[in-house]
Amino acid sequence: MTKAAKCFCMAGRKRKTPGAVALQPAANDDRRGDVQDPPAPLKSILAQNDPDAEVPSEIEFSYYFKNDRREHRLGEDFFDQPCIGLAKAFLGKVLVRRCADGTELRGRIVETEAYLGGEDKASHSAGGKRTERNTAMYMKPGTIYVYPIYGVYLCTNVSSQGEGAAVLLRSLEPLEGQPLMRQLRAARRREGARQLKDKELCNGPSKLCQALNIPRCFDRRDLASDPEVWLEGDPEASPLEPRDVVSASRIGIDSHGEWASKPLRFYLRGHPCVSVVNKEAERQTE
DNA sequence: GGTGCGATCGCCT
DNA sequence: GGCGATCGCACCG
Repeated sequence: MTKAAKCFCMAGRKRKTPGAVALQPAANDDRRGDVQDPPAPLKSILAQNDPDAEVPSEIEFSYYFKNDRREHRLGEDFFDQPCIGLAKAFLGKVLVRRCADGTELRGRIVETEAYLGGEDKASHSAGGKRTERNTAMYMKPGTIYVYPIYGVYLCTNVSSQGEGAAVLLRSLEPLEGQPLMRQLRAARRREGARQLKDKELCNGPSKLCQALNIPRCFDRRDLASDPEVWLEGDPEASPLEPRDVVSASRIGIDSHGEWASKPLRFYLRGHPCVSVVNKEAERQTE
């Protein structure tokens, strides 16, 4: 793990917010009991989110610290920047999902991709194409674009400056609400499957949608003002240096010619939650 | 650890 | 009618 990645994980421990558990094997071992129960359907998981019910300690702490953290919510000015800049600026920021009963799930963004629209042939908005599905890409910066893929999964983007430009959120480091994230992920896996490690909860664009319970109907919501999903800065995170950020080719767009190889994916060097490591790109930007 | 493959359905042509 | 900004699992070393 690089200095920067270490720094992020350490920051979680130092702050002593129990939700920000560092990605330690020991922490995972402590939670082995969680998966003994068969995966419950989504509905019943959400029904378990009852304010009167017994809640994991980290969620209680989430309530305790909630007001402090709210001050760090990022407003519309933050999102109003060019696509590539926004994709890099997202790294280290914290995505928050507030569930119906007030429990909050938090994850630090560690991997993004820029989709520029217009000339970018890999973008859903390539050539200025506008459809019912991709409307959110043309809405004001900070608007969420949630779309289904492969029939069974969802991906979340955030619109930026530029016609049809948006940033795909690819991976998060789970900071708070891991037990609920694990339940939400387990609901889609086969019964008896092994327990997911913390670093596996949100290390992919569709995994993070599942783990944070982001549904299709969140499409076109405004990250700057929505009461159920927003972005926070982390005041204790060290500023990123250029070498902390790896620029690599995007994932899963091989059929788009020259645009497939452009370095429009950005991730935190050495971070364990990155979905696909590109060693060649890391060598080039060392 | 890495690689290969099948599932599955909404969206667009 | 074809394809996809993915994922989980089996298999191999």
